[in-house]
Amino acid sequence: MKQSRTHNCNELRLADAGKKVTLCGWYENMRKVSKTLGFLVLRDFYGTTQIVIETEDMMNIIDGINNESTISVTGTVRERSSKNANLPTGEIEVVPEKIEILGKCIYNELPFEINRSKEADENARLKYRFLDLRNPDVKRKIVLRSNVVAELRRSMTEEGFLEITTPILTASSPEGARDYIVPSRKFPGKFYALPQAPQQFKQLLMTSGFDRYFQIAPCFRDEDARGDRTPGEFYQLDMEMAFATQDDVLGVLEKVLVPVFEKYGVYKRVSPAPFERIPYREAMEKYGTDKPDLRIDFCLQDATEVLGSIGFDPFTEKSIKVAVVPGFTATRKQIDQLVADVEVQTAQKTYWFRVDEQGEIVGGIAKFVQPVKEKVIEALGLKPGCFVGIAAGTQAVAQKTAGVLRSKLGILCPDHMDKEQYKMCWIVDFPMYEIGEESGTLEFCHNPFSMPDGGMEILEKAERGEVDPLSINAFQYDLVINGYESASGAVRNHDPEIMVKAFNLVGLGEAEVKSKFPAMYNAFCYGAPPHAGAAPGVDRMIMLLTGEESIREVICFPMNGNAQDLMCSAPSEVTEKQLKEVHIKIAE
RNA sequence: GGCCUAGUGGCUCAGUUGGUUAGAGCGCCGCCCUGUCACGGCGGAGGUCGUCGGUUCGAGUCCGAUCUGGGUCGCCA
Repeated sequence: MKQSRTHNCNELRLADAGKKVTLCGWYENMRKVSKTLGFLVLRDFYGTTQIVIETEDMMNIIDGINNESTISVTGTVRERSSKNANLPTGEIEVVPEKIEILGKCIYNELPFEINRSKEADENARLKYRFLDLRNPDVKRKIVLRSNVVAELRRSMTEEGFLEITTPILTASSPEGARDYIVPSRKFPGKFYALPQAPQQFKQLLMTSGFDRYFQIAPCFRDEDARGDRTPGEFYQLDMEMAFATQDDVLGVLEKVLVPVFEKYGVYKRVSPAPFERIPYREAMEKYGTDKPDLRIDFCLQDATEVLGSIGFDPFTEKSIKVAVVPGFTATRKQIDQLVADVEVQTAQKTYWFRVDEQGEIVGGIAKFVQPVKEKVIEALGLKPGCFVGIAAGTQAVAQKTAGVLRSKLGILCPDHMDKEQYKMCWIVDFPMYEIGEESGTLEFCHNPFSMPDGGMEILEKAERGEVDPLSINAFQYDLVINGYESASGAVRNHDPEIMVKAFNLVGLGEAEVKSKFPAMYNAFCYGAPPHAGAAPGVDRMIMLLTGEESIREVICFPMNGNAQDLMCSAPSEVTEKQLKEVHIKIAE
């Protein structure tokens, strides 16, 4: 490039008319009006500028260049005779004297049209992500992500948190998700693992006396993808505070996150702090999930008593949960689709009936409900026009199924779901223990290193049989935004004696604690501060801020659902030599 | 791994109960057009209908298998 640019493609205005300028960018397209008149759109990171082609010589130069090549244009800024009010640079154009090709695009057909890349096949987009990202709409999400991360860093720093990076090559952890493992060259048969989260390191930092820590931390988990979950790797705003309570952590996150959502979110209404706190058991009862979408204005009700004995076989001896939707307007076809969708997602059947405008029970299982009409209407508070969606099963199954039913009903009934907002809540008081589905014995429900509410005292009571271990809560909390789990955290168990006691209840002891988390256990024996923290998911946060439904849209170079990088062809084979160095033999 | 769903020119899609030469829009190429801005007009190239097998006089269409993508369940302390 002989001449550096004088302006970017979103800079020139009417006041610049007459200036001699040099612009660089991508040759987006050309609107050719005749042999000697054409309008070329030049695009760079900042915007577009129109270059007017008025001579046959210039036209010949442009005719020899494929779209999407990079060029440099030197010429004079001129007021347009026909302006375009929709463009920031729409009042001017550049009359070129010299056009230099900087980087040829050798293909005259692209895998997709740059400005319509979002319509293209996702695999093509992923393979040619560098082209996809030329689309300003696609690029904007990555720019927003960068701005949000900068804002998070700024405000965490302002709150007195230090950003500290922790190792990427670390030890495999026995708990949680499947690890990505990395073979060791120096120690045959041994492996590093990529961290599922910097959990242990940040707790070690607390014992070292770093009062407030944070990190935009990469986390690696070898689990399958979902629409809102990337395979392989993702980022968390990981934070931890010494001598802190649950309230301290929730307070900091509310203070940091609300302004980010207000400033960068596509929806401008944001739950004010403090966010509603919903105990886990209440969430399951009222919403049928531990990540409720509070934008939906109706809850679940228990109908075990009133519907359990109506002689409808699937209800007999079952727990029954219902979602009552007043002013229901969906069609019969939509109801059938809803029931089918819920069944696909939950593998459970759901049932329904309606109360028509005359107050009669109609549709679905109306025949069975009819005989106890008065009782049902009273117990559930039904009014004409109500729809009643029903799930039955064990308590947990009925709740979960009704929860899915509720969220799908919300989408179906715009009157009951004001989507254009961010509704936050904290789910608190998670149970410490549960009965494992496979083992049938007591197990940790979530992170075994959360502090039980009641500390040593309640664990001892449980040990003596004075308290049901299933009733013990952990100081654990999730931030839920519009039905998405957006952060997860806990007050940690920093006391080795309480830790061992907590393990005792599930039939494990000091040896297990020591062997599973040696560094942390050891460190805690040298005077640890009580500490608490959390980790909001960055990718999911950006997804919520942009209103995207696919998490891949907010990641610069995402993998596909099978954890493949189609652009760079990962995973890929390695050479025999590489394998030999790390003492690995591929099984036949 | 289970279930649901899709696969038709470079891209997005249509294609009826199985029936002539598989269509459209965008893109690409050529010609025309002196103020376009999703420029316009005319013409053209480009398809073994994911793959294999089957039913049939005849398959893009029906059946079986298989591959690939998407969704979902399992999984994600």
